[in-house]
Amino acid sequence: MSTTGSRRRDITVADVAKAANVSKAQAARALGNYGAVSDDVRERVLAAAEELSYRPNELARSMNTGKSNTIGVVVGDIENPHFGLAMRGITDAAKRSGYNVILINTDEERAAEVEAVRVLLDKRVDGLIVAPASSVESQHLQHVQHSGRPLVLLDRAAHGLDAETFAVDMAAISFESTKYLIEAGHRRIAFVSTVRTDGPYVPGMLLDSSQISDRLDGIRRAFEEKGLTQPVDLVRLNAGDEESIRRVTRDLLQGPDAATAIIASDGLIALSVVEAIQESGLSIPGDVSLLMYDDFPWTRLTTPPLTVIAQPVYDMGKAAANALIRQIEGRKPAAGGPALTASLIRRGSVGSPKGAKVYSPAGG
Amino acid sequence: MSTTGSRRRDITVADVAKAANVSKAQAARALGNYGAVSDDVRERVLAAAEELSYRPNELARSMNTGKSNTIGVVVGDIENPHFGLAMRGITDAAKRSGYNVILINTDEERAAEVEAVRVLLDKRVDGLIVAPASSVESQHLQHVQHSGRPLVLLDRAAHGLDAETFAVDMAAISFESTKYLIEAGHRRIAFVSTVRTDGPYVPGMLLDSSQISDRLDGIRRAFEEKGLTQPVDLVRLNAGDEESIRRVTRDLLQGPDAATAIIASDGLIALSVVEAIQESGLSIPGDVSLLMYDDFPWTRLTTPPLTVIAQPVYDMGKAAANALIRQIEGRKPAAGGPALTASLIRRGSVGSPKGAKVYSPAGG
DNA sequence: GCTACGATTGAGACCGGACTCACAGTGGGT
DNA sequence: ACCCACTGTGAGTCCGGTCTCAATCGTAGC
Repeated sequence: MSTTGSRRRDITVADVAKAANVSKAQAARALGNYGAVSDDVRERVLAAAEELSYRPNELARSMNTGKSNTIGVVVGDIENPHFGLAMRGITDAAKRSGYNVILINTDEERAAEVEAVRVLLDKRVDGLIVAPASSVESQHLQHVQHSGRPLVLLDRAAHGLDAETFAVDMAAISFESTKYLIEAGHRRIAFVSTVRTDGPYVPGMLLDSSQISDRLDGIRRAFEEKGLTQPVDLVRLNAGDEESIRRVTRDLLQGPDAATAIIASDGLIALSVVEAIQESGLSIPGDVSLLMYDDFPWTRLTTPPLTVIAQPVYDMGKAAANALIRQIEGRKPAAGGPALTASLIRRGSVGSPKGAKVYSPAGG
Repeated sequence: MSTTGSRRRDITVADVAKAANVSKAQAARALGNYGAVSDDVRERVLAAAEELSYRPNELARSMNTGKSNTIGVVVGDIENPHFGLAMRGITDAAKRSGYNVILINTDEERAAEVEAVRVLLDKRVDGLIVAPASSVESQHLQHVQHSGRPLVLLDRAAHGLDAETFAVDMAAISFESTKYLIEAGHRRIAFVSTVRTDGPYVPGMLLDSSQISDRLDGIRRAFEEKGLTQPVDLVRLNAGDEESIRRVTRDLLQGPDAATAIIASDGLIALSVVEAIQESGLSIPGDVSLLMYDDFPWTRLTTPPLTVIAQPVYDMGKAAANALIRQIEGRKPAAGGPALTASLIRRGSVGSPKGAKVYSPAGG
């Protein structure tokens, strides 16, 4: 069973070399499987390594190969199933290519993201996958590119940054699903998101999240196509915590101009919106229709099952990791991987507003 | 503004030293903030570092300090919200203490876990947090301890391994909640889990997951305390994918001896169980009662809301990371952190079986 | 029998920091 | 004026691998 017990110092090539009675260089060659080594030496070295249970120090190896076989991933919050799934896609792809993954959460705070990127760069990761908290301020990401290390964006784009981006096409699906709501008779369509802004929503305002911008854009275009105008008073951003989402929801449902449909920007929001609706004694879709982003399994279980926008999140993560690794290894970018398109899954949470007429081209 | 454009080679202390006109040693001291350095030198060095936008190579630093400030986390599947939440606890705690986290999924396969541990050890992580796929075979974990690196277990225990373990006390809550079901009149209580076994369940059989063992143990003791015997024919393991869970569920609900209550071992299982119940045209809790592990937010949204066993998963992750870091830094283990106890949250999915009498001590 | 070329081999440089050690300069104590 | 403690400083080693380079060896070719 060889030596037992905890040892303080790790076994190194030098130790193995000594045990096998060869030079350090030869031992390294035999262990690293490079250069010319005679069968005799190779056997002795491998035997000695086995005996001493030698394990290479990847840190040292990385030091002079300049490759750490590690990629850094920066996301808002791994607890969010959306990122959990993307992360799974990333780690699966990374593992297949022999890479490890260091994960850092930012809570969608730019300062944390800047710091995260700095730390990962200092750790000499081979590349970075970032879901940028802000699509607007991206000096720190430009800095990554300056440093010469590959960078790939996940889930959101960043303006003025020439980086491969893997995000689901939001404008198209938002356009399509808003049309769906309008055709069901809805005019008062609300949109609730956690994205932070300085003031209330104004059309065309610059948002931190390209995703949300695209979604709002899609909504607006859908209204326009129908010859209508989007009710911008129903766009509610800054819905941070559960309580504020419930408050916003109650507010949206009040008065003569109440919303008849609500689009929840993600699963967490939908959760609180549904609860607020139930507490108000209203029913879905009888009194209000609901549409949410992300097709989580549990959306099939609610009463009614929720109509959702399914996003290929796992594939997105996987594609991002593969693209990054391709860049790292200097191979040419793959000819357009899978298009990341979302799809509307019609279940039971969208109906026609009370006393609504069917779609009328000039309606209002 | 300094130099622009991508550079191939990173700036090193030597470069900074040259630019500041001091020796490498002095530059290193000024940058590393150790040893004696005159104000004059410090200023020149820091200015030069700034100018060249010098960043330390953490790899090199790790090499001769022997510390990587990185911990390795090995879990079954980060896509599972249970681990997602635990992971968040871990990363939060790690970040606070200045550690980074490398994540590896195993899909609950031992071979993958062995490999994961090996890789992390090679990467010289400062410590490991592992949710062992098997509580029985743990040579690879003993090997970690042999290597002298701290190891902490998450979510499950491992027999014959002297490692700090952070897992929720399952035996107690399982006992308590089974009593709750029995007192509601249930006798035919089923338990569905994905844990893999070679054959059908036999009381006392060795399971890979200490968690599941503990839960079954709690169930058995609850029955015994009531002077009853647990219906072991209703314990269904190996419920891997959605389809097999539905099949098992349909089977459990058939015949004169059908189950009147089902305990789902996790959220994924509950999902398919509920769907199978609904498809069978049965209602919860009218026809069958349901109890599931983990209090995910969406369990409040189903009809009826689900009665669940809430586990402090975030705290578990956080405590595990903190304990690991404490070990890494050689500090004495904290005097018993938060007790990780689960609690039964009674919502609407548990009722009395049809035509059931209330609890009768000798009943059957 | 002699040369040439490929296979082997060992010494040592190197990656980029941290740290040891010897030595110079300074000021206090006496 | 003399010794000593202490701050500053630079040369150089070390961590644990990879890799270059020159030397050695064996033998195939002539």
